[in-house]
Amino acid sequence: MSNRKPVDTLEHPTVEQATEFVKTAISEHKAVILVGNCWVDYKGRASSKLEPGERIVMIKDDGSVLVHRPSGYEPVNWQPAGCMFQTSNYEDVLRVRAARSKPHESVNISFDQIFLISTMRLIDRGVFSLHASEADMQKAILLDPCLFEEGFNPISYEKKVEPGFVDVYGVDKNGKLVIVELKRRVAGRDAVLQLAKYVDHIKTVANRDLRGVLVAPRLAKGIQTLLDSLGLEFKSLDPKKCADVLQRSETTKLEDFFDKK
Amino acid sequence: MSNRKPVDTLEHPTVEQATEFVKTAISEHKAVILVGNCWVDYKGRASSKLEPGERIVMIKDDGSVLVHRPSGYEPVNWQPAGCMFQTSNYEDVLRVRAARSKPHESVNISFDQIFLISTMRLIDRGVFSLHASEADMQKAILLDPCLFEEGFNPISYEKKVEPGFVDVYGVDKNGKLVIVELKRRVAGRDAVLQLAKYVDHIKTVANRDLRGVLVAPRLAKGIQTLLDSLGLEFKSLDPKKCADVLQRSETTKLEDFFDKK
DNA sequence: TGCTAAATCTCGAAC
DNA sequence: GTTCGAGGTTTAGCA
Repeated sequence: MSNRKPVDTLEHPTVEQATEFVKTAISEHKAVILVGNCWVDYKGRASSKLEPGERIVMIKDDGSVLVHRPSGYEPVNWQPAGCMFQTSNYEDVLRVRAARSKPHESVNISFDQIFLISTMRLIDRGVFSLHASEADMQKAILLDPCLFEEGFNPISYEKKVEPGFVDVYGVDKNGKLVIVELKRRVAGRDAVLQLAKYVDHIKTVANRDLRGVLVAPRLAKGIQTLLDSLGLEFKSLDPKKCADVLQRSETTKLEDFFDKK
Repeated sequence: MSNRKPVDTLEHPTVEQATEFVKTAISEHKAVILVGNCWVDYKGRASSKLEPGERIVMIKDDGSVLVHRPSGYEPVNWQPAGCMFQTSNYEDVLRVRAARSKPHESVNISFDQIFLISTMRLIDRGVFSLHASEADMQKAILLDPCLFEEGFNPISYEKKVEPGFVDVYGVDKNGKLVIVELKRRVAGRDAVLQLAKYVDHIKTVANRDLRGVLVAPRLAKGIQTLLDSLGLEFKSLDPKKCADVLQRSETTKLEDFFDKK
């Protein structure tokens, strides 16, 4: 655990204190949380007015702004990333103006009372994967080879070959060697060329015929011809399906566990 | 300004302290802000995994949950209002599980380090109006009576009559008296009856024929027949149109100002 | 850069 | 309750 202190907080600051806090944080691209009594005006694609009340305002390090009421999933007012900010203290009211062009619009937030202000520099390099990561897709195919093809029999995965690592390889129902390249998202030219490299390499090393199959949710436009010309195949696989298989396998394992008890 | 302290904050609490804070807050339907290092799993309509990183988590008093990364307008994980919560401290990890049925889904948030926790009970009765308030619609009609009807001539607004206040009244192009009732949203039975009251009252007092017109974005289903039976009219008026007129009038005024200089 | 389609869309109103 | 449509929708993929 690190000793750095990523968060600076003031409880019940004066408007003056808060203004300085916000100004500094925005200039340093830090995130800000403000809790207090405020009112909001918006003009742009539409226009709106929010009468005074106690809310939570977040300003993120990319210049996006969110005004949250105490209830509701959605922010009542907001501004997407890339805003220009003007922060001022006029007659004991903290005013933050977040504006952007394209489209031309701005949000004005005015605080006359601040319960909490916190500024922070957060470090977040964590990968977010929806449905399933590429690793999960691999796991799912190993767990249930039918996801790939009926009669498929996986031999190995992450196998080191000269140009890199082959995601999955095995033999099909006819005993033919299969090289599988996985992609979590739409497979483009790069994915095809990567697979081609592996197939070419293994063909020369193993000196036998084999299939190269690209597996992804779908193929990018115009890539099918490239694939055809290289003698490679494509098979569609939905990451959601993989996630389902993994979940089912966890459940099954759990059931096994309870059965054994 | 009140003396109540709506916000309780701990900086760099232990996981144990934070767990108690969260449990109490949720049971009391208070809002919570958590800042720290966390990872998140979601399963439901889809499934997702978020690897560890420093984020801001908001739990609102209606049981909605938002996980925000330091960048980006949208939450990376969330749960709409009405969740059931399970909060626990297991091996020095604060775990918050927010689940709902219909659809059946849950978000698991795990913190191993907490920079800031804040619980709060916020009071927010402020009205939010998109485009224009009822007062704005009134102002817009007075400014540009054509919004209501060609040849309309407003005489007064917020005029006190026995049952209450008439939003706008004036004379039409034929010299006939017009009573206008404004609604910012879909006009229902109540709006019609309110208008009817005013019309009836003024008919008896003024002893002359007049028109009663309901003005709103649109009429609720099945209300037209009621309106007809009472001899009243409906005119559609979009709050957005009113907002445009008001904005244009401000611009015009500004131009006048600069012209005069 | 602008357009089109999907989203754990959310949210509200009508049936 | 379910379905349908709008939203300051946003966001990602393609031309």
